[in-house]
Amino acid sequence: MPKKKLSEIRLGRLEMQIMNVVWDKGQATVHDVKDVISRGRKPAYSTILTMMRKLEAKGYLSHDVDERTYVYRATISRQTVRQGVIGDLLDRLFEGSPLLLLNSLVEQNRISEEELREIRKLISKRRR
Amino acid sequence: MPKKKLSEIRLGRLEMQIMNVVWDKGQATVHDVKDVISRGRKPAYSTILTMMRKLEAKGYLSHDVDERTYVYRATISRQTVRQGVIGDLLDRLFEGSPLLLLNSLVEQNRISEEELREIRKLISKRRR
DNA sequence: ATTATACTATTACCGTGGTAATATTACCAT
DNA sequence: ATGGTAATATTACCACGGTAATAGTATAAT
Repeated sequence: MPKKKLSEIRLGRLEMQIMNVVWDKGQATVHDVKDVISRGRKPAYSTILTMMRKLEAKGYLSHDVDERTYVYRATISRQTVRQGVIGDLLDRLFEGSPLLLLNSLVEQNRISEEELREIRKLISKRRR
Repeated sequence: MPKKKLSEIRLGRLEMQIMNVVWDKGQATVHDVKDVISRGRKPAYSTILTMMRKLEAKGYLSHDVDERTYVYRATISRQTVRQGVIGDLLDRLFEGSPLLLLNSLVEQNRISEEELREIRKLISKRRR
């Protein structure tokens, strides 16, 4: 089930929402997820249950049983998913060039000068 | 059909490949697309035809007829699609924060100092 | 006229994300 | 023991990206 090529990690909207809850809380039951996700469109309990089972089948979640309630944990990190999804995006739409992506970000005025400065620091730190 | 909310623009792998060819060439026939895409996995002619028809049905392509051959043109720009997809990605996985996305890009060592400097210039230019 | 050709149109299928009703199971209270 | 409660399991759809074989159609070649 695991051993994905990173750029093959692809999750739908609801799948992402679910993973985000599990990542944020460290672990979560179906009800936990349902409560958080209910801000917005509210999928039925059984919908979330189904999706979490599918996520487990895909190897992104696992569960322990606590008093006959399933407590799910992520088996893949947010970082890993982010990397995979960025890689995929780069391949598909930006000729594999992070610079082009960055450029688009800037063109949309989504990144300010100050933010860029922060990132500069981050890079300098990282290079050492 | 058009009037999408930008962040609702979602295209699959093959759809993206097709759009990329049309964007690159300005206009393209099914054969044009097939020839270019054949670098890699090679979908059948009829597969590409079907997808292009679907893209047209969705309002992303239109066609003129030249000697009974369909010549397709994009009705949506690469920029627009990029913006939509970035917005979607930001929403789904980066708490809507471009900085977090940028940060991930850096953590993957995908962006060098030089590249960052180029972007800095771009921003300065843009701010005026 | 007849056939080859080169296109588009039709049709059908699969996988998967998403949706949810309903069935099952097991504990708990009375 | 019996019925309510609260969880998971089963089952069944739909939409859509992707895949492609095959049918239809119109021009070109002989």
